[in-house]
Amino acid sequence: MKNLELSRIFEQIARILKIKGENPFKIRAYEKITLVLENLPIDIETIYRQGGLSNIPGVGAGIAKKIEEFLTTGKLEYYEKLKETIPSGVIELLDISEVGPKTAKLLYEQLDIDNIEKLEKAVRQHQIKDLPGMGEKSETNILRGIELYKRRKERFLLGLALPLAEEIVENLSHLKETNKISFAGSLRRKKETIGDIDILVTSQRPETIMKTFTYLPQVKEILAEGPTKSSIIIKDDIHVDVRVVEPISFGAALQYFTGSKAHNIKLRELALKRNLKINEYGIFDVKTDRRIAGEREEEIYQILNLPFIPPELREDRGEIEAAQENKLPKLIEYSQIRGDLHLHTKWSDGAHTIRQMVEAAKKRGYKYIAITDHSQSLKFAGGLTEERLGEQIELIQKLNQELKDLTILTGIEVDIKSDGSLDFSDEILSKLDVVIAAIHSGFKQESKIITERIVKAMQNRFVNIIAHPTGRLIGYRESYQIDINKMMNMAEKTGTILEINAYPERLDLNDVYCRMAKDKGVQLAIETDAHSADGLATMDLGVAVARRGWLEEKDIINTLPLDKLLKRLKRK
DNA sequence: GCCGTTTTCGGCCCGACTGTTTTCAGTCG
Repeated sequence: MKNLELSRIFEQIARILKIKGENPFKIRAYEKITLVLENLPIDIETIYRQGGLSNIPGVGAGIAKKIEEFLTTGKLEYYEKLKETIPSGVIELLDISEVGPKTAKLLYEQLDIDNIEKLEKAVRQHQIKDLPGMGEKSETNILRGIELYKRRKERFLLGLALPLAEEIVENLSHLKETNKISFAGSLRRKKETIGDIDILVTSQRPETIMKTFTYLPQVKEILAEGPTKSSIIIKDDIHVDVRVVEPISFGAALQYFTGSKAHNIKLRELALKRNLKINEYGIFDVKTDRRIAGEREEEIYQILNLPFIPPELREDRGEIEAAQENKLPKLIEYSQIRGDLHLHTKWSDGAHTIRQMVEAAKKRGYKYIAITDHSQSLKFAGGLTEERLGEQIELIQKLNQELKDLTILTGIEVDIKSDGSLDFSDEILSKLDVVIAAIHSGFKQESKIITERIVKAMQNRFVNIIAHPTGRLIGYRESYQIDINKMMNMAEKTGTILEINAYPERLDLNDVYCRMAKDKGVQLAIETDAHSADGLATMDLGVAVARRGWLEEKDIINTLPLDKLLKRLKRK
């Protein structure tokens, strides 16, 4: 799939045009197509072959031609020429906070600075403070920007940032000056990774909130402190922004700070067509400047004649258009999950016993779980031999006799070996309720081979589910070179279920692929892959991914009651 | 560069904070 590759090229074009001081709206057009391509649940080559490029929002004649050129020749002349005009190191300067396009251009033209090392040297030698618009403060700020850049890790996992945000919200919510409080931004949209934490507070006394915030024990550094908006750095170099508005503006501010930027722009354009103006304080009549609403978030959508759009959908992936036609999906709810079908225990590499996992599942109100330890060839993970698996099945049968409200299903996470064969015979697999097949080796095989492995596994009639289908680990490992289209088509054909692995580093399938699966008529299972009792709690991250992927209750098999689930699993 | 039940040309989201300014540009989200 060339979607991401093309997206990166357009992103670079936008950055170069910014430094060159091009028409900002032209730049916006390139930034828009960058996001659109990133979020497109269909292979761009497929769309091109079907002649549908012009149906993609943000693609006009100019960009369509460029996409075509890249897909047919593998190159883009416009981009190649553009790259020659600005050294790549100058573009990288934009990654330093405090340095924007104007500053980058100034530094390059006046002092011939074309990489970050040169910038640091120039600042330390006090060369930049005499440039127009620069001063002493600019020096310290740019140095801090470089420092942060060097220390910067990738974006933060949702599973890591969420508890930190909840802690700060908890701290501030105790103040008597705090009226309402919520986190917003990508965290509220439940994006898989978070750039920073945004918190919104309503209060009649913003100055008290600001003071308390900047004095929180978590604070490592204060980046900015204004009367209604402050910014700090906490551990792991995570940025936290707090914004205070009056109670009457809470809904508008929440909507505004939740974003995404692209969603908000589209919403505001929609408002302008009706002579309405939206900002973080409310929704106003353009002519009279009269305030129409803003206390509740729902009002913003209502006034535009739209149903409420859940935060997880606000990415400008067609949700506003769907809302206009009243065709928003009825998203799966966190409470609709009835069980977890991918769990490990002490029998292989898990930390807890089957009984302990049962207790954890009961606390979550589950009706069933499947025990799916590793299979024999995964020696380092204590994979079960045929004999051990037999013993486990017996134990589970015994346990089920004493259990009342919850049923344990027998299962295995069977390894798909390098040659595409499975780690157990059909005879053994046929005895189990749930067979999950997964790849744990040969990640670097070329696309054709690794795709063939998975396709072959799906054709085995005892395999119910494919675990972590793309194999990516966020921030650590790219996905395997698997042909997603082929995999999904085969899943559809064989009725194989694809997993949404809720492990914080995995979230695999991701939101975009979830939507692709739904469009192809493939069902999914949200599973934690928990290796301990605590691990069951990550289910919520998996549900968040599903919601971001527009999935509904009917798309997810572990929303089914037990009898229907067993019927669905049976393909034997 | 895109886009159109006010437009095929003339628009294109909106505001806070900072620092270097004498009223505003740059950056950020």
